[in-house]
Amino acid sequence: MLRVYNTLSHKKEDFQTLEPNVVKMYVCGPTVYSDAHIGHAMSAIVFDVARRYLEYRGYQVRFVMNFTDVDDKIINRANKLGVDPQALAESYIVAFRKHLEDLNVLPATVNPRATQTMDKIQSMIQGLIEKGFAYPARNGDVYFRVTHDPNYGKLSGRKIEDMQAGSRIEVEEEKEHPMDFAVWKAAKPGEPAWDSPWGKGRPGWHIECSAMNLAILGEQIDIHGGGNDLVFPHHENEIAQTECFTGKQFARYWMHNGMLQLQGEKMSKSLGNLVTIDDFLSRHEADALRMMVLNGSYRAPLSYSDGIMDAAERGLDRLRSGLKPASTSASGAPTDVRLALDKQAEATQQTFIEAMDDDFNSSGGLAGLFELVRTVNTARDAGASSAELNPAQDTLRTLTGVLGLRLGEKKASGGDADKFISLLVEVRTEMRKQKLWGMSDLVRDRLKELGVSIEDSKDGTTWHW
RNA sequence: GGCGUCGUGGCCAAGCGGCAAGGCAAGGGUCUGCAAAACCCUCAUCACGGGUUCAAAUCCCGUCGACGCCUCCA
Repeated sequence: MLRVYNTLSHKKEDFQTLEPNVVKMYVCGPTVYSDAHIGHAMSAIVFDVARRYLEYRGYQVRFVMNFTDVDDKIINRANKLGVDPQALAESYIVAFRKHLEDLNVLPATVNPRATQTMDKIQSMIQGLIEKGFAYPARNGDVYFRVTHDPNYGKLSGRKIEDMQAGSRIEVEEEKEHPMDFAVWKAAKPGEPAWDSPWGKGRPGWHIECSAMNLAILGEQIDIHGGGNDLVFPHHENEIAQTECFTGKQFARYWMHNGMLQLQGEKMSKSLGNLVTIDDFLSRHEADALRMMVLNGSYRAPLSYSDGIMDAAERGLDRLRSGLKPASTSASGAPTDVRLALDKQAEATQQTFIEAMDDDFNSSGGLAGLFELVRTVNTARDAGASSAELNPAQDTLRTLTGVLGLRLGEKKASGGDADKFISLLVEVRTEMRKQKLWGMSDLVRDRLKELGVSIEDSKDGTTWHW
C-alpha cells in the first residue's frame, strides 16, 4: 500500500485515487522569466520520480505541469530588456522544455499556459463574484474575499488574524481586508492585457493554476505538487479559489519538496546564489543531479556542494558496475552463487517497493539496489555467465529506470580524441605483452592526468573518460 | 513575533517503540606485473535535559541549534 505525506494533514496517508487506477496529478512549473536553476530541476526530478513510480505500480498518470507565462516578473524583465513579454516567456519555455528532456524528466501529459486558459480564468472569477467570494474594486482589480472562506489557511496552518499581526503587506486601499488577494489585475498602459467584464487586465498570480486544473483535470485531483515555498500563499490561495468555486475538495494529497540550498541558504533567483541547469550540465551528467536528489528525502532541504556531487557520481559508477557484462571466459557460477543472485534480485525488488511505497523513500530503495549490485558483482567474479547474470541485471535496470536513471555509458566527450586514445591503449597492450611495464605505466599515468581511466582485466583493457 | 520542517558515524542519509539500512571517504586484506575496478573485513547508541514504557534514535515535555514560509520564488 502506497503511503504519501500530505501537507494538508501533516501525516503520511494511504494513497487512494478518486478513480480506480488513474492518478490526476498537477505540479506547479516555473514562472518563465529567467534561466532555470538546479532547484527547479530538483523539483521536476522529485515529481518525475513520483510519477514514474506510480506508473510502475500500475497507475495511469495524467501529469500536468503548467507554465505561468503572464506575471509581473515577466513584464518587468521584458521591459528592462526591451522585448515583448510573450516572446520572452516563450523563449524560456522552450529552454525549460529542453532542460527537462536533458534531465530525463518524462514529458507531461499536458503543459498548459496561463495565457491559453483565459476563458476559464474569467469564468472562474465571474463565478466567485456571483457566489460572493470575490469582488471587483474601484481600481479595476478583482479581489478574493478571504474572510468569506471559513477554511482559509488550512494548508499552511495559519489563521487570518495571525497573519494580519505579522503582515508586512502594504495594505491596498481598495481591499476590504488586508489579506484579500487579487484574482484579476487591471492593466497599466503598455502591459499585456485581456478584455474582461472588469476592464482590461490580466489574471492574478494564483488563479491561473486553479483554472488550468479545472480546465484539464477537473474539479478534483489526486495529487498537487510543488516546492514548499509555494505552500503559502500560492497553494493556500489556489485551494481557497477552487474550493469556494466548486464547493468540493480540490486536491486530495498535497506534496511539497524541500528547497535546494547553497551554502546554507535557499537557492533562489532573488538571492542570486544559484547554479543554472546549463552550468550544471556543462560540468556533470544529468544522472548525477538525479542521484543527488534520490539519495535524500524529497521533503528535506538539500545542500548542494562539490562533496555531495562527488558522492553522487561515485554512487552512479557503482550502480553502473552492476551492469557490466559477464567475463568472456565465464564458465558458469556455482549453484549457491546462482541461488544467492536470484534471491537477492527478488529481495531487492521487494525492498524497493516497500521503501518507495513509504512516501517515495528513494534513499531506502537505493540501498536495496546497491545490495543487488554487490551480489551481481560477486556472481560475475565467481564466473557467472551472461545468461546467469541477466535476470538480476534486468531487475537492476528496471528499478533504476523507475527512478529515472539512465546509467548510460559515460560519454566519450573527446569526440575525435577517442580513436587516438583507443590507439594508445592498443599500443599499450602490445607493450604489456612484451612486459614493458615502465612504458605501459607511463601511458596509463599520463592518460589519467588527462582524465582517461584505464582498467586491465582478463578480458582485455577498457578505458573511459 | 506567528506557522511549519528538521537535528543519526568524517560527509550524505534510511529507520518513526524491540539487537542502528545504504552510498561516499578512510584503514586493512584478496585479485593484479604494478594499478584500477570488483570482492572481503573494520569504522555510530542517534543535539542536549527530563518523562512515559519490560523496552525509545523512534512517544510526551522542555532547552539549544538549523532551515523554509509569513513579500516574488520549485
